[in-house]
Amino acid sequence: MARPNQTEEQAKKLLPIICEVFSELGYRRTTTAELALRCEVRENILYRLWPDKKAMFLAAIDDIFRSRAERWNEILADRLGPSNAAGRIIEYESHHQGDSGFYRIVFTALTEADDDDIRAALVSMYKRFHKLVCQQIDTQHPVDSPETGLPPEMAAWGLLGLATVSNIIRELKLLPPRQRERMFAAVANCLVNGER
Amino acid sequence: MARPNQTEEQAKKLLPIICEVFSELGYRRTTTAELALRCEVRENILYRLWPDKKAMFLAAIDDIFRSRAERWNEILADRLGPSNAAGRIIEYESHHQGDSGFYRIVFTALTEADDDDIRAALVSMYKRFHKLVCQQIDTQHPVDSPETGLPPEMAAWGLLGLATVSNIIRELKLLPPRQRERMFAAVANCLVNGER
DNA sequence: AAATAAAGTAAGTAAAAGCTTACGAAACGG
DNA sequence: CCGTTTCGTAAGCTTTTACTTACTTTATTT
Repeated sequence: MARPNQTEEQAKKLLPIICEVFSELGYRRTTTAELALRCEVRENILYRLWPDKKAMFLAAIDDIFRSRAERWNEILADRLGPSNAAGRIIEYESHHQGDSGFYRIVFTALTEADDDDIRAALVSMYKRFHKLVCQQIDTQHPVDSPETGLPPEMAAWGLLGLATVSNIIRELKLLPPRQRERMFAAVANCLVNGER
Repeated sequence: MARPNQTEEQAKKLLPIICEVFSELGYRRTTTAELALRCEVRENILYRLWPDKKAMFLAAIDDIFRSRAERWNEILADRLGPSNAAGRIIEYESHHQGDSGFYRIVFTALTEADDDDIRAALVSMYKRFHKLVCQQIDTQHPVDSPETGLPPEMAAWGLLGLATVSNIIRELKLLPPRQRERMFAAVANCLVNGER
């Protein structure tokens, strides 16, 4: 009989900003003060939306997977680029690596993996991601096809590793962008198709 | 004309412990109090060996590369296992992944990469590592051989990515050990030899 | 319009963490 | 054995940080 509760909507609105800050600074460096500042609210308001800082981080981990998976679906929906699903995602990823703060969140979360909740969030995220990649590889490798290259589950892990190192390369500027893109595409192709 | 200065020797003695703690807890979670505790000295003694916590971390980054490279040389010196260099390292890594806290240090350092010194340490470490892997691949792919598989520089990045994801798999127990080892060997082989 | 519950403001608190200081004990050279 | 320098102990200091509390304002329902 009073103001309607809008906490969930506000949480949803602030979550992208929370993600951004966590992926810029990592878990430990991110202070609740900084989060509040960037969200343009006071700290105690964040504490009305989540019980503690860890919960904010867990929400960010979950959201970052969701947004990435969403992006992939958009790409697959577009009828542009290579005709096979994996090829299209590979092309997209080779160019847009690091656009989302995905790997920065993952890296920072990994050093907190002795916390059960954070570990669980990471495990769930990786499993979902691996499955997603497997499915995309499968669409171009029918189950009963002649064995070319690696089994999809293995190729998928290889791709996740490749994406990781590719982000590191980008982060540290170990290679110029073009060269990194070419490397990504070539290695991904090798993993998925067994070709050069 | 008084007691000889043994700071360098003590630093060398404590460094492995410092590495251990940093790779367990990451940079931010590691407190100087914890470091002192594990080294069985008082905090201010650490501050006599290094100017600040960051310097301790930089020393750890450097040391962890050194010890890993040393390990590889030992393996290559042993005349056991596969006859080719890359194959032997691959076999070794597939079994001993994560023995050193290597990747945990790297992960935690990556979230501090906006600090110039830490970034420089990481860049130097990755470059050296990539070169090392390239050399090992080259020993089995003479320059003028027919083109089988990827160019060594690319395969090397792929291997570094594979090693990274393999550590994550181990860390999060995403696969049982045997399966992870098999995956590592198969993907590594695919990258280096272009075979299944 | 009055009541009620949410949204916002502005402090404050208690603990932790990085780093320092002050001082006594031990070892080496002369 | 004495003076100098290093080594070890113990306490403290200052800043930061996660989280809280007390209070005012705003919006919605009856």
